[in-house]
Amino acid sequence: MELFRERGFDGTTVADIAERAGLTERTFFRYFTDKREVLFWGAHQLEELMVGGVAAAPDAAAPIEVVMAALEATSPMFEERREFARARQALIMVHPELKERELNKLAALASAVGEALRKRGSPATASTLAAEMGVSIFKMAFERWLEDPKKRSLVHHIRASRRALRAILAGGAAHPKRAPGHG
Amino acid sequence: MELFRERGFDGTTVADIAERAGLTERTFFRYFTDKREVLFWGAHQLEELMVGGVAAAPDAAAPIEVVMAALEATSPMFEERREFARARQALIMVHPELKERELNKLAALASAVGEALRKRGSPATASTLAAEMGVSIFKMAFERWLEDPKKRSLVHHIRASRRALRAILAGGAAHPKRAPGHG
DNA sequence: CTCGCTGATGGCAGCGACTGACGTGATCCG
DNA sequence: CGGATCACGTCAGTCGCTGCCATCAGCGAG
Repeated sequence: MELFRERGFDGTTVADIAERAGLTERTFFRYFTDKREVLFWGAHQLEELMVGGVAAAPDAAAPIEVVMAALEATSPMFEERREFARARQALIMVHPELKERELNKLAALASAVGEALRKRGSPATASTLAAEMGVSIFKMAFERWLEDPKKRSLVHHIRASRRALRAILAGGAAHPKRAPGHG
Repeated sequence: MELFRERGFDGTTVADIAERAGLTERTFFRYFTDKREVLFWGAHQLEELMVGGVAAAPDAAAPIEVVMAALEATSPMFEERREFARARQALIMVHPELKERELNKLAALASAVGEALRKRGSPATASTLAAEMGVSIFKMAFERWLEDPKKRSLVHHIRASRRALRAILAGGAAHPKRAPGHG
């Protein structure tokens, strides 16, 4: 992150990173498949957390509720690191190649969560959809959490996002003069 | 596509592609920013179609309905090319690098549609969400359309997908032994 | 202790994606 | 005809990334 801030992502060579970390370029590529991957070290942890959360949910719950609970359970992973997360996100959003990778990680997350739901016995279709909606909710909530001047919790934004999505998909409200929901 | 089928994506060099097309490698890179990009030539057209469809929608409609109409309007672009689309999709799904690019294109599409909705006067939040949900619906519908043994139309799958997403987000239905509503 | 195995690392050479600088021919236009 | 523009080719170079081999530390067996 230091190097990327100084020279930008493109301006930083893998040799630079390796040197700063006290490694060889060759060794760097043994740990990270990719130059970009170094920015997504935490993605694996997030996935494990979500999958674990899904597996631990009570039997009778509807898939979407299971996913929501798992989402909320990831909150501690971020809550203390808002500033770091903002810097990282800003970097990613500026570089299309990084944004691509980010999208890929989220897709992988959705896939893993879907699988976890299926393992609990939820029907295949509902699992996939609930997982995908969950990730959409997370993405949206995360963005808002990063930029919330009121610094409300990630959990707050997760719940609000779910309500917002539900309202949108229901349709009906054309041009809400008085915005329903978030205010 | 011929080359990719013969030698795989990784096994095909840009020089190969350029030669087959009667060009130089250098010239290839003037047309395509990327080796991958050559597979996403149509994405721009899809985006234009969607944005145009959104702009042309009646004033009073709710954002999600506008998006749905625009989605359905893209159907002719694909309906005749199912087999080609399948081959392309199969190629993409096998290569993570290509999947990444695909996700990126879809995200760009969502962003463009969101913008188009805002230009019509829909509130910012609702625009973004409706666009994102629209793309989710499209993704899902497209997959199912590709693999539908009954070969139902893309429009059919678009409508079905919207219903499915709405049902999921509404929650409640736990383990639907008897699927509620549509089957 | 020494042998041999393994696992982590460095060194090196090489491929292929991608870029910048420059030259050239065709086309258009006053 | 002269000059500008444009599309393309050529060349050289950087960098991401990989395969192959050498080195070295740890470690158990004898």
